[in-house]
Amino acid sequence: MAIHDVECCDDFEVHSDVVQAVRSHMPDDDDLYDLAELFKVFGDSTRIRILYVLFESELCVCDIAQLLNMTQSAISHQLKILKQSRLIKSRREGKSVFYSLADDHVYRIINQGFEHIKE
Amino acid sequence: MAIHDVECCDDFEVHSDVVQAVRSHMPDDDDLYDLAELFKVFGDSTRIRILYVLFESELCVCDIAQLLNMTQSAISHQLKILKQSRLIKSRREGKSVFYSLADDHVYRIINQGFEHIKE
DNA sequence: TATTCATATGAATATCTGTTCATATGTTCA
DNA sequence: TGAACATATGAACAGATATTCATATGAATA
Repeated sequence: MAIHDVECCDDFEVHSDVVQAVRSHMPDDDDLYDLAELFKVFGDSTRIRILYVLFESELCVCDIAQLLNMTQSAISHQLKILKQSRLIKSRREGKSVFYSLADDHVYRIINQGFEHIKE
Repeated sequence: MAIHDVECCDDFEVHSDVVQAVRSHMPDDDDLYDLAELFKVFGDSTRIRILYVLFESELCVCDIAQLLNMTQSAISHQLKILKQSRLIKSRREGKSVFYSLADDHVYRIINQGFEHIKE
């Protein structure tokens, strides 16, 4: 049976070769959920900007707040989300807490995204 | 002046070397906004799952709806968003409309994401 | 042309999310 | 210890968003 030599959208479709193939190659629902959650973290311009300023150097909360012209509280809330997603890590130095990128996955993911929007 | 040999969080901080360096390396706000918008599209498990089923083969709307066990309307709404972001393309064949991935950026972006969650 | 099938779409709704505000926690230093 | 500074956090509110429902559009066929 050729790839699309099937009636589309009747109930038999569920048993076609293509649909069966798709089913067998799908990752676990949990993984797909986690993946969406990860991209959701990148899907906010405040968090993207935070990640970008951390590309250059580790920074403390108030530095980031000043750079992005936002309140300390707003930044702190977003840093928490970024940290929970293991995209950034923190280090306390006296009263300040310095944040930095957790690893270079952040780099790669953002760069791939950039390539897409630059078409 | 050493990297962190500056008083953190007073107003002079804005003029420090590091902060100046960060400022000069930031992309345009428009690009950062677009980037966040792109990741926002990936940040929904329905859309992620749609992209995944399209990895295997082009599919029509009702096929996708059946595979994901969702209504045709819900899928159609999400396909519109994916298409507006140029992540998928469509082709009409009679009554059906077949959707497929626009290019391999989708692949790469999702794979980078997967690497992160699989640590 | 009328009917049926496949898809698209607008409005409504419920849920989610980011920021603000007030305040708590934690650290340094006098 | 107490004051000042840096950060974290909970509650509340406003804005965004995914799904549902009803219906419109578009295409094939009898």
